[in-house]
Amino acid sequence: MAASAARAIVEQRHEAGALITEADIAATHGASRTPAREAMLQLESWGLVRLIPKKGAVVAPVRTRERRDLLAVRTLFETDAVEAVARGDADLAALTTDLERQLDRQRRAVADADPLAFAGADCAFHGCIVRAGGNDVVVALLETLGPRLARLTYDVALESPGRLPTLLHEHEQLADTARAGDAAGFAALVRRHVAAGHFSPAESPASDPASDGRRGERPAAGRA
Amino acid sequence: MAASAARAIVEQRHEAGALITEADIAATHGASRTPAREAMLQLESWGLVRLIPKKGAVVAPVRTRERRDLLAVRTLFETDAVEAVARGDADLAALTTDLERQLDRQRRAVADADPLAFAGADCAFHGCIVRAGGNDVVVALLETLGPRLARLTYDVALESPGRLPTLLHEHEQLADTARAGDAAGFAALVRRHVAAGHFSPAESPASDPASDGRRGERPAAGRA
DNA sequence: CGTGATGCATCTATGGATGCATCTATGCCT
DNA sequence: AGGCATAGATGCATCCATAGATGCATCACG
Repeated sequence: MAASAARAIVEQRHEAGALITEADIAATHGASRTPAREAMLQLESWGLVRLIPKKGAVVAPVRTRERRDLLAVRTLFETDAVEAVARGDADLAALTTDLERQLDRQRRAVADADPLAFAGADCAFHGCIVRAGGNDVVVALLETLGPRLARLTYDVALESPGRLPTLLHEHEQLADTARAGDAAGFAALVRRHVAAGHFSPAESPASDPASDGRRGERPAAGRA
Repeated sequence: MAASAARAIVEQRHEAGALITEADIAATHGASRTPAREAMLQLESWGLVRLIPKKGAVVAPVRTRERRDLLAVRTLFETDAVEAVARGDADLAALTTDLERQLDRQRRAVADADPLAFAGADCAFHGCIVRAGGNDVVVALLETLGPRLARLTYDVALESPGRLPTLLHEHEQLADTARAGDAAGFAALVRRHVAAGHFSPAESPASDPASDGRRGERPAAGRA
């Protein structure tokens, strides 16, 4: 139920700032308010909505600051995982087959021009790499970020479907570097991948209406 | 309410494997089952209990595998934050005063031989460093791990109170290195700090009764 | 006389409490 | 030993109280 409500937000069936009520969720699922309430709490823990006491849940806008931070975290996790691969602390065979499966999903999604499928495969792809690091806590943390990351990827896939083949190509390179355990090369690639995919000059953060106007004290987190 | 129940687990007022029921929490707080239910969900999201359908919540044991993973994540976050400090992307003055405040708390806790206070200050100390990285998502993730990390630290403080002065000294060194933005030095120190504090040879993982018997395929995650 | 502010009524949505059904485990009886 | 009954606990639905917001009517003032 929470997952279904999350999908509704990820797929932008609610616009940012919209108010969602327990009754809404309960009604669309034909259930009562108690499970709906649980779902709302989940949505908030996933960072998809902000709960306002006695008022409801507003779907959180995607701020460029948050986008930067989210992707920096994923990059951090991935890079750490590839370092584990480099140390030989990973099941290379499993990683290889998993990556290939997700690349196949992406190829199909590109062929079908299905941005939602691509976004799902993208998340799973990066999840594979993180999973190779073998740290269950990291994997669990990434899963809690999953819906938010899916939202970002879905946004990109929706707004610039022409970029999907490029993303796919970058993913293929990432997969090769990850399998090779080339941590430094992977870090450089993934940083370029993120910058090109989510922070292209075409949509400069300064002109992004969803941008938060907070002090620009701190540039991007993540490796130098 | 959830926080109070979490404290009860962190402070080991429930032993691992014990069954907690909604009615228990409701009764100890003089509330009804609805908020108690919420608290149970929080406890599960914090990884302190495992929810068993139609049965109750059992307080999760601390497995050495989980301990390793948790501390690896904290180390990863801290090291990344110190790299941000090295890049100059941090408010050094705030970091300095925050660290000093937490070190003071620790000194008082050592003087008072108060392991609980020390554990709290320890978590806050490491939290300061992570916060300096300026990534709000990382800070939020660390907060969700807070109770679990507090449990680990509290365990150490309880079982080896004689180690507290050593931990304090290591924290002072860590603070200096972090302020200096010496990422490599910090990484080395924090790794030794974690190994000495949580994986001392005195309590070898192999002989730890709480150890999980899973395949030892993958050594520690975290930097090589 | 018109305009804006203020106070009240109402309405909505949450937050909490409780009743009922279901499911599990345990203990007793045969 | 095996099956049945019972007790306990969750899971869900419904009900009650309350807080915040909104809209309207009224009143004060220019």
